[in-house]
Amino acid sequence: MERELLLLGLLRRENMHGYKLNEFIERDMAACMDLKKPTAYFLLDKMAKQGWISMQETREGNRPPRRVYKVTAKGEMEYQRMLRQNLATFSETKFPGDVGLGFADDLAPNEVLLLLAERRAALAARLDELSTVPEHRGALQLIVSHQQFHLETELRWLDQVIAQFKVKAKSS
Amino acid sequence: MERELLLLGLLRRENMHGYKLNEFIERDMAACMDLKKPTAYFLLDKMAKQGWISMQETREGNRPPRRVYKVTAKGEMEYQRMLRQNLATFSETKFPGDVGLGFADDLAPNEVLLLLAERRAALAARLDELSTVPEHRGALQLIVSHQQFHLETELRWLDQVIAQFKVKAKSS
DNA sequence: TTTTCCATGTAACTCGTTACATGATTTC
DNA sequence: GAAATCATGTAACGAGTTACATGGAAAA
Repeated sequence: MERELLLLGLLRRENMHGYKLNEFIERDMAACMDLKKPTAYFLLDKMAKQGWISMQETREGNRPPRRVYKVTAKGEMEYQRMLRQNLATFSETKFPGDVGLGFADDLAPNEVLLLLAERRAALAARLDELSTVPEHRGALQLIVSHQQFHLETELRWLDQVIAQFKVKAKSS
Repeated sequence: MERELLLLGLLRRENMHGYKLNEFIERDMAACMDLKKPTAYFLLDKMAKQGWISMQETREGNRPPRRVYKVTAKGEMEYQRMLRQNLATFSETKFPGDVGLGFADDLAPNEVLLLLAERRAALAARLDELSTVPEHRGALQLIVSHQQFHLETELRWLDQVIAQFKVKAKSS
């Protein structure tokens, strides 16, 4: 549902064809949203069938024709509905990496430390990568800064976990 | 993959039948892991076919027969492999709720505040609920405390966002 | 001239969920 | 006698991904 919301939200700002949308999402939203190309095309088709968006084919010279979408009145209503619902809802987060942590006692503390160092490096790299993302205007920037905030706290938490295992490693 | 890891990790501690496993996961892991019953049964079947676990049917009185699983030598190797991989890997987190936030400018600040208040209440309730979860022994407790830590920081972040919109609401 | 870019998709597949099915047994 | 618990699953569905397909135009 947040995928439709994203597409409508972007189309509302500027009528676009699928390729351009995909490009924008890949380039500027990669940090926070993963929406693959075929999924985007599929959703555009679906929303067009539902009458949320209308499509017009344009062609420039001999280039492949573009299907430019724009949000209809019905789509606008759906957008507002989904946006309000999304804002009012808290959706929980799962951490797949926690499962391993839960069983970390099954390995020697020293090996856990080595493995967690690897994890930490990946997390730090991700955080670093995020700082190179260009600024967005308005509220879109909130998404990036949330990611940043989250990764920073995750890093702090991981360091605290690592410290715990360091203690265990010493006493063994 | 973390689902298999979870099942193997639990079975390694104590041989169990599917029902008991599901019960444990529902009761004690609900906070952090959602693994539905049919999925668990399916994965147990799959892992048995792969030779990671062996099954023995037992029956007590006239009760429905139990299929008790235990981890094989091969399963133990897989477990160790997956555990190490999981510990060394950092997996990113997506926040579906951020999409709406990114488009929050499309609504009046006062309405955004109302909606975010709802979201905040749900988040606070979740955090409250989590504090009633019984303590786990050993590293398993890490999972719960991570959730707690994460929800607390999320709450702080959300409050900061709300504060931003309060400023906007005043100046309009 | 070969690669990359523009622009669209389809088909097959995986993973997981929901809803349903079964049947005995203890509890209310 | 009805409802919840024990114990196992199957079948159908949905959402999303990967890999593949197409074909012209611009850039290297």
